[in-house]
Amino acid sequence: MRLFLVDDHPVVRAGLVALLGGEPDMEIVGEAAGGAEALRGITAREPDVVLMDLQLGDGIDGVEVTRRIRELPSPPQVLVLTTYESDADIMRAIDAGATGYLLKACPPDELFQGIRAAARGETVLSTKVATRMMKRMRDPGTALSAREVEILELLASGEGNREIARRLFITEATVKTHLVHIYSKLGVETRTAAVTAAVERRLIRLP
Amino acid sequence: MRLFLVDDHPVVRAGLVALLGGEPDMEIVGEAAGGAEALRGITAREPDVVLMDLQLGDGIDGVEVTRRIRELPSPPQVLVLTTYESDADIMRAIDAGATGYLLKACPPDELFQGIRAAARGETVLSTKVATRMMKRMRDPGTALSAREVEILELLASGEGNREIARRLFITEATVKTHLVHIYSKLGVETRTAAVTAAVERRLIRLP
DNA sequence: ACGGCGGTCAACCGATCGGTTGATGCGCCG
DNA sequence: CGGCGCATCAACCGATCGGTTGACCGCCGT
Repeated sequence: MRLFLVDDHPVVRAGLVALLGGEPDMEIVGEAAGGAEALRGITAREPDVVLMDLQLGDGIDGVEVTRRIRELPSPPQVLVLTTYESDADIMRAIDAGATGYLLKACPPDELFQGIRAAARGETVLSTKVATRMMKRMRDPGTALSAREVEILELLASGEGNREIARRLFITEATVKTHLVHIYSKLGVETRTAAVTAAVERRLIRLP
Repeated sequence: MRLFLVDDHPVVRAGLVALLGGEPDMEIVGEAAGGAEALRGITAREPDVVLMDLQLGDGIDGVEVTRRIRELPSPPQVLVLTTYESDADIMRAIDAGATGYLLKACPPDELFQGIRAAARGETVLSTKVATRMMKRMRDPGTALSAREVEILELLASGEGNREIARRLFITEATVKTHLVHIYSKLGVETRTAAVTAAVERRLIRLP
């Protein structure tokens, strides 16, 4: 089984090399610290499974790299292995074509089995991740509308309600209505808390 | 040289074991995933250097663990090895008694040399971290005081002025005074904008 | 066709925030 | 020693925000 590692932390890459080197059925055929390097290496080495971190340091992030990998002819399986477990991260990764989503905090055995499952094309999720997905399914009320995300982005740049209204060509009253909905969906009570909650859930991105 | 690892990611611990195992002068005498486990292990094994992550998953964080380690009789050197590089993280770690601050994204050689330097009691900083500190020194006009950063962190969690005051055992009036200074230093006009500005400048980090 | 949902708007009120002025005490440094 | 920066507190005011209620319209799916 040919593996390719994408992670911007040399320590983590070395760790995976050491861990996976002990498994006789696995062979690491390449590594990359960034997105562009990963795409070059993967087209050249044609691995079976790519272990992908989402935070890559350089501009392009792991989700985008995953999407481009899956657009290659006869693409490898992409197994996300990262620290974070926000709804938005998971959904975006799956949407981009990831075969699975594991956390770095998971026990090594779960990692080994996950890689083998991913190589067979099976979807594999960390138990914590699976739990979160289930909760989300059961409560679809927490999904923000596109308009609400638009409001959140202006909120995050520190604009007042008046300015947000002006930029979106709506009235201040409408902005406040949206805000009430956003607070309710995010489970917060103030605009500032809404911004941090949205950033944590990767609903929006700070520039 | 006796080393002790504290990191909640099994993958990272395995990576460090593999990396450092190749260095003849280094020996890993113990590991821990959480704070309490770390304190027990360190008192038992008496390492020379502790490699400490700041995010430990369980309640107690790496800064607090570092502080308690340094309060032990004849304490080991604590070298922080983490993903983040915010001013607040760095300052709090140093203040807690850390000997140095390295990033997981640093090249392995820098890690090896850093550990040897830490064992000799020398202060060691990643180049990125050192650069940030220098910039901070050169432009003290925009440097926030420790108290102001403290306010910012509560601000970022969405607390109102009253709650911030209560938590810091000061009055609301004082909080507002700090906020005016913070706005001025960050060049913003609202609390929400202050949070995003602080996050962008890595003065604080969202949880 | 009807209901549900998302988006829009209005008017209102209390609570909070932003900003000002002015003041005190503390530690540090030239 | 005399400043200077930092932290602390007070009182005040207008502006803004948070929250409510109620309403209208258009789209979509059963």
